[in-house]
Amino acid sequence: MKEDNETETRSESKSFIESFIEADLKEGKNGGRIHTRFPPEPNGYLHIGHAKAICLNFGMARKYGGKCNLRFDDTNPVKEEIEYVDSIKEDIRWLGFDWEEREYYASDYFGKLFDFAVELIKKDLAYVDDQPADVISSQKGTPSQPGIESPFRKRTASENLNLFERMKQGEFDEGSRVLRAKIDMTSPNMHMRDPIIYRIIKSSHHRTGNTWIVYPMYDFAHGQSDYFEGVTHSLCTLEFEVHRPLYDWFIDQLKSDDYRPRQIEFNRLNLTYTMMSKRKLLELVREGNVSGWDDPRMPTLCGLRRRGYTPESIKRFVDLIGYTKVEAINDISLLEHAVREDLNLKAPRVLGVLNPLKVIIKNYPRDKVENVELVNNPEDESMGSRIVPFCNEVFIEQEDFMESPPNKFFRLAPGMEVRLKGAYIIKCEGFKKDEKTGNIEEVYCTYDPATRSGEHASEKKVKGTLHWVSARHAVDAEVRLYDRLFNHEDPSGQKDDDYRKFLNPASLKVLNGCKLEPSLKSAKRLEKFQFQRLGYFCVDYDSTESKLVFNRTVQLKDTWAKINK
RNA sequence: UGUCCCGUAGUGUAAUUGGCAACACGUCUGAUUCUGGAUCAGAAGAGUCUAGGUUCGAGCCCUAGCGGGACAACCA
Repeated sequence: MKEDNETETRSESKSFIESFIEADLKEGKNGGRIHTRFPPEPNGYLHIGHAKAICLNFGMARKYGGKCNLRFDDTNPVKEEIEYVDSIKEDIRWLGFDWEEREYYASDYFGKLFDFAVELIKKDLAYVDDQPADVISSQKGTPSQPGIESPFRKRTASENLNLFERMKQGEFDEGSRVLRAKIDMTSPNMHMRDPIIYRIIKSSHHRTGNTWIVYPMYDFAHGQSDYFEGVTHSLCTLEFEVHRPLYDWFIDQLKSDDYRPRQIEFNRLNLTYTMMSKRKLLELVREGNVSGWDDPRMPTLCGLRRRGYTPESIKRFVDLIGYTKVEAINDISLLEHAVREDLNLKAPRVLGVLNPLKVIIKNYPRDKVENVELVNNPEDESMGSRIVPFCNEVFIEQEDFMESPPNKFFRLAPGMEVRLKGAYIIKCEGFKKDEKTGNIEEVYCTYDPATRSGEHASEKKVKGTLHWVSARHAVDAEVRLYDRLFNHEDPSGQKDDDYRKFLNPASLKVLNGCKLEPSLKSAKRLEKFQFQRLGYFCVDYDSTESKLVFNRTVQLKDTWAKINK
């Protein structure tokens, strides 16, 4: 496999899944073959929960020298669209995984599955039921009460064969008949109570068009598809644990030798302050609570990408949380840690002021401009340096000046000195204040010419260093600040409250008139930077040459904010 | 009146598969720093849901409780 070749940081300890796989290998099962698959339904965009499954399936194949298929579980033409197929492929590739030529679809197996259903009928293990959905459902019983048998359960094989064939020919209406496996209506496992395996659907399928009138249910397609593909380890989430006996039952009827896929269930990914339900994410999009599937506040892979997350940071996060059988809820701060860790090494530093406050350096020549050199990334010398213009008027952050500062405020205040990053030490001599609003409008300073960065006399120490931008050279930008989409740790897990109630009204804050250093003018879409002292930012899709737009990926850690609380 | 799964610091995971619990995030110190970032050094924090049992010895095994979750779509 080629996939990606960056060195991946893997935790030393094995997950229970790896232990199972290694035990199977040791036993010599399947001739030492490892084959997994990632089986999404193309009915929505992938989210970070899917990333966990993708990393597992492709990761196990890579680790044990096996293969991983991409298979679309497209058994319900009503919900599935080609748009989703394309986005899913894009997202998997973005994460850095490659299914090579093994792009499969459950719909590839419709013929085989139909034949298998016919086999079951012939073995008297399936029958056509003429009852409507609500009746079938009521006969199913409840988890604590057994079901009762359908009056059509005793139909003869030839009658069933005839009926099923006519269902296929389109002779019957949607919902009028289904094919059911004949298993056990009294089973304590609901999935074994004569599950429906085929239904009539008369809409066009995104791949097979109008070829089929009857479609297999997921439960009838999934396990067999794994079997057809030679999958050795079917890794899926915990909720499919109760389906496993059913899948095994089907494979028992189907298999011709010792080979059978082994299903292993793991915990799904839950993140605090968001939710993973595709249905609810779709609602957020439809109801306009976000701008789309790729809104940077969404937990979707396209949303995270637009937000400025790197594939490496997502894979790292997935690696950190691990795979277990415990239903856990992971702290979003760990995800944020993972991006910071990655971007700290990769993102060039730049100067950008979000809420500008003008500083006038009175003793600096009005017509003078100096080029100061700034290191692009102190973590990586090979990233070089750049030139930034400096003059007598600069912008600093509003919150970096206080008229009467508290203790330990290492920034600018009357009489105090700070260094302007890469330039000079300045001292505050006065300021202009709007007496009505209390707003500080300008700050007046003097600079010490002997303190230019890099020169000998610059040994002078000051407590604080501020980021700044030359007022005469700055480029304007819009900056979008994001906060968590919900203000509840588990917005969709509240019995009595709809998740919409917990939408964070301040999850998006748009700042205009932000001042950035001129080098940013040529920044390209999705390019990532660290705005020094502020956080990591990337260029949004809406950015144009005439109007720069940045998204804040995540803030830098801010111990001052913590002290200040 | 069911079946299945799970229960280890605040959170997420470990524990050579029986030898007195480790790591990451977070938190708190201190050092360092031209980013209150990063880095470095250190600290606090669980005695492993409860009660029995087996054993020289149990987070790991057994039993019973308790707690949490999944399962009743012609969805996947």
